[in-house]
Amino acid sequence: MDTRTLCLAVLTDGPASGYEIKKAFEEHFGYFLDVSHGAIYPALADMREQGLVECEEVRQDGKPDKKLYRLTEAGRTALAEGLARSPGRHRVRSEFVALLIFSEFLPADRIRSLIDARLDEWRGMRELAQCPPDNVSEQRAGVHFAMGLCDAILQAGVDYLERNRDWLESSLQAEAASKGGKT
Amino acid sequence: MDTRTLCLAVLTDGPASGYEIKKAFEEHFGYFLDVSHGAIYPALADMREQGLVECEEVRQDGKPDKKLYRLTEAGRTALAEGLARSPGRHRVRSEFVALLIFSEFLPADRIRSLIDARLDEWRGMRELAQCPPDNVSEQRAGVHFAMGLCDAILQAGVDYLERNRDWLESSLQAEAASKGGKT
DNA sequence: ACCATGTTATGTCGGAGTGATATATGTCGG
DNA sequence: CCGACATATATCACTCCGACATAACATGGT
Repeated sequence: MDTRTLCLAVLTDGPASGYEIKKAFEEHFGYFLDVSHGAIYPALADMREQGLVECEEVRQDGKPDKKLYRLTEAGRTALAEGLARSPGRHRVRSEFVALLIFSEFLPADRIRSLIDARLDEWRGMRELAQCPPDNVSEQRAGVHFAMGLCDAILQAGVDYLERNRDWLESSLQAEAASKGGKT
Repeated sequence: MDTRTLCLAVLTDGPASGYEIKKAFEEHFGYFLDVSHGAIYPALADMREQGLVECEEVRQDGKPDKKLYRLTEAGRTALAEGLARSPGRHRVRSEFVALLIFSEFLPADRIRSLIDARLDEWRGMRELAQCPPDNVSEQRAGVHFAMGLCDAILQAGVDYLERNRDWLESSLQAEAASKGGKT
């Protein structure tokens, strides 16, 4: 699924600016979906030229102007096609795990701060995903299901790191000692 | 962490060809790390020119020739730098979750097959990650820890899908019915 | 009054990586 | 003998991320 389809999907909830589309992903499903604004703005401009969205400039008080994008009928069709075309993959690229795998090449405090950072991130994401009954007011089943999955996976990650980080640290220490001892 | 560092890291386990490096990721940590061969081969060629790896062509019986790459001292230094430079992020891009969120726009059997596919994939990955005491013979603590994390997260995902898929299906059905009724 | 800092907002661009395509050698079963 | 499949390497168009640039406005410190 490309950035265009993702943007169209967000716009089914009502008109939004590029900035708001970015926020929507960050705030509610940041763990599973994020798109850089460097991809969003060109996508919106393209789709505007192709008539998939309409654009209206809006002046705001206390904030810079924004461009409100609104779905057209052609956009709705393109969205349906995009969703149908998507293979629905679930891809993870974790340099965190890569560093864990090769942790023997890293100092102990690096591992510690790496795990702390992940713990902070994942805990924060769980909170974000749990709080908003107002934003997800409609209580759509798909949204609820997706948030539950997000929470279950994050919890598993947090629990695992909390329970096993001490074991890792001492094992790493023991390995380093036996290696040093043999040399 | 870029493809180059990832390749160098795999080569610490001994010389390997591009094809074997790709396999190494797919087989053991496929859920968290995968690099397309379209990235691996150019990376190896670049690093060869820069002296980070050495290359030896090997004739094989019953298979096409391969190019065996071997880490150099400069490569080891570059690996250490690459690992130190990496912020250790953990990024997920799940079109699967995106489709769940917008499942109201999809037919019920599409959702079903989407969940089946994910369940198959995740179950398969758990098996792959659990089986190989021979490949991961060295029993390095970091590898063990990373595999445990992988398993914990995959298990959470599988459990959630198994326990809640029926609820999703009936909720989606109920929503569609009430929507159709109101129209 | 001024200025640093932060938020909202939009945009461009280089570099990196995916997925498709191409090519070739070799095995195995029908 | 041929198609299907695994092994093996390489290239390329397209997309996307992350960094950079720009700008309007708000807030709070000096």
